[in-house]
Amino acid sequence: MSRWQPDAQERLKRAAIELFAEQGFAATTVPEITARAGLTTRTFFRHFADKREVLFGGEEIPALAERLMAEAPPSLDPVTLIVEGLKNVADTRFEPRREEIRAQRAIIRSDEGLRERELHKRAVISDAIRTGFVRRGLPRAQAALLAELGTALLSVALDEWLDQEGDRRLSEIIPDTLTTLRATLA
Amino acid sequence: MSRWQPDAQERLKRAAIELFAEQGFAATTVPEITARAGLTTRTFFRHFADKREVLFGGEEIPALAERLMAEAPPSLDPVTLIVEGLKNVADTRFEPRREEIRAQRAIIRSDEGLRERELHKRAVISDAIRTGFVRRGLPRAQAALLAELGTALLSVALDEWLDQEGDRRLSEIIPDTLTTLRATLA
DNA sequence: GTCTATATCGCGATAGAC
DNA sequence: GTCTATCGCGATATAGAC
Repeated sequence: MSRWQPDAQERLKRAAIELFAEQGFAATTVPEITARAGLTTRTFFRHFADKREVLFGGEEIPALAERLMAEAPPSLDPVTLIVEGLKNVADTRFEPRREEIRAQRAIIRSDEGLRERELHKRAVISDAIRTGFVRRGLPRAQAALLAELGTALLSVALDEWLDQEGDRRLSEIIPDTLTTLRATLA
Repeated sequence: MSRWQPDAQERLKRAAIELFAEQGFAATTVPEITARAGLTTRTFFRHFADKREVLFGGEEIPALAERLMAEAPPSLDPVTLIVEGLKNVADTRFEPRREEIRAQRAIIRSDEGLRERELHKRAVISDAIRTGFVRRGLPRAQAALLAELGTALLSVALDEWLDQEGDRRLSEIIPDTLTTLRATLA
């Protein structure tokens, strides 16, 4: 090809993140983004459902959750499965990108619409976990509770990890958070 | 009074819910809603920040949570506080309106944007609970965990309540759900 | 209340890949 | 040829500014 540069999606993403950082999310228009990327507005909406989606990764984490849950031995107890799964995600997807994630969180926190989109992403992950537990034979309500537990643990531990003074690993903070929850409930 | 009918907000809400049920949320425009209610588009946006908000109650529940938490005796243990608070909300806000809530949930589930808005509402409640616990002197992470626990319990119990065959009260299902969680974690 | 920006998306055409 | 990504035009709704 040559009439179009190949990686339209990547260029749009880069241009968007640059502009969000420079001017803020709400102050940035889609035409501005596409102008910087050398594309048209229409093309933007073919790649992203809306302006927010450019900031959020695809379905990798729910897909990973689904795979891990399908592959784990059927006898593994649910809470261990969750904690080990979260530690896996922490080490592979979060730990190496701490500053990037921190920067993204700052943009997201600055805008209500972005916060909503983030909650949606979390709900999708929760749903993947819930479905995974239902497939493993757990009753509906218990599966839902475990899914809520998983995303809650990740969310609280993530805040702790990003806001800490020191530099504890996320995969250490997660089991500590579970310990705190257990102590609170006991 | 007489130049305008008094309860504009109520009429808008009714017209909107009717149209959402008839044609779907996305297919319904604000001009259609206001036409049915005999008002102008501008008036709609004076009463509701956006088209979605017409389906969601105001800030009563976060405000109630804040009040309950401020008034509870300082010695009351956090988990009891949450369960009693949820039972209170269940009996006063949910139990009397089961069919209405069920219908609203059907509309909300049919549209992604509405689901996002619902998650946001839940996050606002969670934040109110978290702040309440911080005010009661709990450490940050523990307060966040308890807030997540509270909204998760309510959410799972609510689904159970709406989908059940029988007619158990929501305020009975909530402590049962906590028992399930405790057993799962033990 | 009026005016306006801009997000969003449908349609038909086109260029290159296969 | 068919398929897919892209383009330009234009319509409409939402939402905020004045």
